[in-house]
Amino acid sequence: MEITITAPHGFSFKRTVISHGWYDLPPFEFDEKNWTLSRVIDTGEARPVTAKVSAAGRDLKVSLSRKIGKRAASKIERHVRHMFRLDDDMAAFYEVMAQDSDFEWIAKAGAGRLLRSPTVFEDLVKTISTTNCSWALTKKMIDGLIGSLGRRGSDGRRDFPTPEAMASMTERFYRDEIRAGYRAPYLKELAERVAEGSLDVETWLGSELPTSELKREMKRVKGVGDYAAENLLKLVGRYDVLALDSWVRSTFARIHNGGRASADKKIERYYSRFGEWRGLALWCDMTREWMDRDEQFTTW
DNA sequence: GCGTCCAGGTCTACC
DNA sequence: GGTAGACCTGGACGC
Repeated sequence: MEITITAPHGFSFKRTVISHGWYDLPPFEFDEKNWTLSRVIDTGEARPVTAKVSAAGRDLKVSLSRKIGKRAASKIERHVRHMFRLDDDMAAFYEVMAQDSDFEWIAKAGAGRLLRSPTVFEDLVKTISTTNCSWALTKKMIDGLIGSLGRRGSDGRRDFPTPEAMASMTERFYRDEIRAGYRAPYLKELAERVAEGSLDVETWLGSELPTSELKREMKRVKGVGDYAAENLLKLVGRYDVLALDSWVRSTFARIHNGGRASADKKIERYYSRFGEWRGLALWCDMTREWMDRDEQFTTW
């Protein structure tokens, strides 16, 4: 079964897929050869379904692992639109970028849509799992969570675990099985708070709080510090934060400072001209070469 | 194979 | 508000 989803003008499937590391973390599965991104999606039915997303001209083609009903199909479309940020209005961002010769490539390339998970909860758990460790360890933790707790779909692949499933496990499980180390109590506590309803992280998506207050709220979650909160802010559509980590600092040093380490203040000054878009401008700047290496520097 | 060092953000205690 | 040290893992390195 297939669904076609209309993408906005200027949307780049490839740029969005590899906009950051999420495509490399399950339940996302990236097929580099055929340029497809698939993942298990919970439609609220007995079994989750696997959706394989690819570009079809300017639109998106979603191939499903089994036949589903109208309601489930509409849920899949909603999730795909959310993950690929198809409803984000990029016009204002592109207009600002077009004023600067070093950044005008962004609109032409259709960059700036950051891939995200179907839920803020999944993005939050993944973000905590990226902090203070190598990417290999992050993958190991997420692999472990999904392999142990993810609901199996019709084709045997697993979805990201629900807060309830994560809350039901012990701290020892996170420490010994997931290898989450000192993050173990944080993951357990987060899952419990979300499962019992005392913390609703999905509301961060439409929050009307100023960014600084929303960031403060995010940092009340154990394991979420400045970097994690700012990374998450970008995923919920706030770009007036930079989310500086070691990779961004070293990349900035290489690209803009002759290889010498830069003070955070200098990085902040460099992107301050982009105002509310500075975080997204920074990220596009840092990742520009991810696709320059290939031939795919066109919008489609 | 073993021990040591280091990188990677966040938390807590302290000033 | 700022800072130091602990937290924990895995990889790199030397022996």
